[in-house]
Amino acid sequence: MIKPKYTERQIKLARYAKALSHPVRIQLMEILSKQSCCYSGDIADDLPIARSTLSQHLSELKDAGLIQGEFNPPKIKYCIKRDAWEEARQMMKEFFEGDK
Amino acid sequence: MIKPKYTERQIKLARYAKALSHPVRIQLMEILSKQSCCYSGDIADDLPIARSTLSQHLSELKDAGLIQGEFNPPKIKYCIKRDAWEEARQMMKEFFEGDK
DNA sequence: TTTTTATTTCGCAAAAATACGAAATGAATA
DNA sequence: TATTCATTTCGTATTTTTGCGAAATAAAAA
Repeated sequence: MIKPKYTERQIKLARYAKALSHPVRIQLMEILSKQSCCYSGDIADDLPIARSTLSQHLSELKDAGLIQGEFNPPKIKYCIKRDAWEEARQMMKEFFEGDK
Repeated sequence: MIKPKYTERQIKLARYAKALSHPVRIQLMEILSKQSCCYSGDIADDLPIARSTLSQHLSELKDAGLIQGEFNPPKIKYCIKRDAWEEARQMMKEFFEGDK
């Protein structure tokens, strides 16, 4: 029984998928991909979760590399990271199309 | 503070993403999308996990609607569900391209 | 300097995910 | 009928995720 580990690509793709595996994070990325940047507080008003919970979801997306926060006192402006977003899109596309 | 729930689309997309949020499930879908069907045991030999764990991951994909199992005694043949796979592809594409 | 504002971190709890080996299942074969 | 084979389910343990409110932080405004 051979036990190879996963490829870097598989791990990376699973990582991106995990970042998108919660409805609120889908919604966050939809908001950000439309308008590029957003203030955390403005988003919070439209979401059915506590602000501290929102903060955690934003961290999740940040850890996955999909967004970045820019401190713009007293607010924090969150922006999509276009390079990672494009990479995720491309990897997902190839994954679904099977053209490796 | 308005608290709307998520759209059906957001929930569905997150559900598909969750199904793909583990490297072994990425690998499983890659195998299945290439050859359409596969016997569970054949897959197990190439994976770094116990057979019972593989079974759980297959269930996860089945629950998400991405695959189905066909009992072909004494083996079980797993096949990709092309309609759901296509739906996931399309939803993911629209999500990344922002064209709603 | 105190207060206000925006956000995160902390502390906690509940639920879900991941993993394994042992036992159960269900059908074919000896 | 007993055995074998492929796979799942069970029981269990560990880790991760999700969520909240309270407290901490950090900078601007009063």
